[in-house]
Amino acid sequence: MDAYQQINHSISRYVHFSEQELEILNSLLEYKEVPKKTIMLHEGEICNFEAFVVEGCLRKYYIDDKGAEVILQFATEDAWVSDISFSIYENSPSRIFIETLEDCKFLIFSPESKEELFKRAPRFERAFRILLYRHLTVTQNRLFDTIVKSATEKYLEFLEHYPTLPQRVAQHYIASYLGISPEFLSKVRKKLAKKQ
Amino acid sequence: MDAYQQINHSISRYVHFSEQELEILNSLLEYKEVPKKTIMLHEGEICNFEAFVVEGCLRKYYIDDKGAEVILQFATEDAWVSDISFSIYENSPSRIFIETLEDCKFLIFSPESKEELFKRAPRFERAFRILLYRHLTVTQNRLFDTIVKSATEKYLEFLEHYPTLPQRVAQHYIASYLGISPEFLSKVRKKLAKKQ
DNA sequence: CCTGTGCATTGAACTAGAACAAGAAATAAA
DNA sequence: TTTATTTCTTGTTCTAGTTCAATGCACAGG
Repeated sequence: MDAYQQINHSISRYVHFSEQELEILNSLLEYKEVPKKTIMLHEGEICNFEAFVVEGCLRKYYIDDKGAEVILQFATEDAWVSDISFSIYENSPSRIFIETLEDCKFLIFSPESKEELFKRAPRFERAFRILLYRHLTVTQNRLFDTIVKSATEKYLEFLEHYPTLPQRVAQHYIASYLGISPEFLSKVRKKLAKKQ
Repeated sequence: MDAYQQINHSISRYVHFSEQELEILNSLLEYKEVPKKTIMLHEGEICNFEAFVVEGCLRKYYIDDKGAEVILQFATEDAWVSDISFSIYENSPSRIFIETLEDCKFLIFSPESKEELFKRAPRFERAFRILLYRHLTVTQNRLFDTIVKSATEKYLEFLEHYPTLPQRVAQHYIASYLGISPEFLSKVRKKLAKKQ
């Protein structure tokens, strides 16, 4: 399956589109490969892309005033990455970083090509609105989990959600995502392994 | 200022609308008053409204398997409340509760009237998309704060963001929002008061 | 006016997780 | 293959925050 087939399949999960509509979509996307460990968006920059992940893995993270780094999101195959804050509309600089963790293949929107898509095939508005709602739901659930769950529970939840990630990314990134120290994650994993 | 003037003013902060457009908006909204301590949405129900808060205060919360209650959001004047999860599109039951904490006045959309609005005045799509991005940004920042900040820092941050809420809602609700125990919030406040 | 019921405060004992330090593995580089 | 760099593990000490229990406080209902 090539990249364009993949995005067509992915987007059709929420709304059904005609051949013509999908062709418009595909004509407006730019294919791009990015090597691992590339920072695609630095804090302070304005994010001018919205990328569909064809292959690879990325992390999106903040750095706070004390230098603490916190991973907000991992993105893998079939996910979208961007600074989804409203910075795109306000044109305000981003507070986040986006970095590839593996060699990546993308299909990319510029803000203009996305507007163009909505103009030429307005039914995509709906699909992207649904994606946005989904993203919000996921973030909200994660907020909830972060507040109420213990480190062990959060890790188990993470494994259910992203079963392959522990094999793909360094463990201290997962710790950062879960909001616990890498040392403590190691201890949690040891305790879980013993129980099995 | 009456309720309709208020919503017109509020929505015009992001996109400018003509008189005609605002009239269409107003004609599709239903005015409603709800007494305090009313649960407007129970877990398991399908949320069939999107409410603009003209006056009053509400909380939106989850209950987890152990019975722990966590407040995800306070909504006051000029905010929108709904189950913003994609349940509206999926028609899946909600996991959250929405409850008034004071007597409230609303302007309310049903899913149909909102669709109707977009049909008759499509430029509102943009305004609501911006609102959604804003909401996502706020949730994401809150997630970040929850992970990296201490209880004291989170409370100070809360005060900056919602300076009037401590006078309006019970303190244990604020504790629940911050993800700390009510006893500990009391101690945090005491320590802060001493410093002044 | 009393009285119950829920809320805030305070203190004491306890615990999940952090911070620090030092070694062991693993990966990359040379 | 050896060396260097990064990541993971393990133990120890320390702290922010929880849990439990008791007391005081406020205001709603009779």
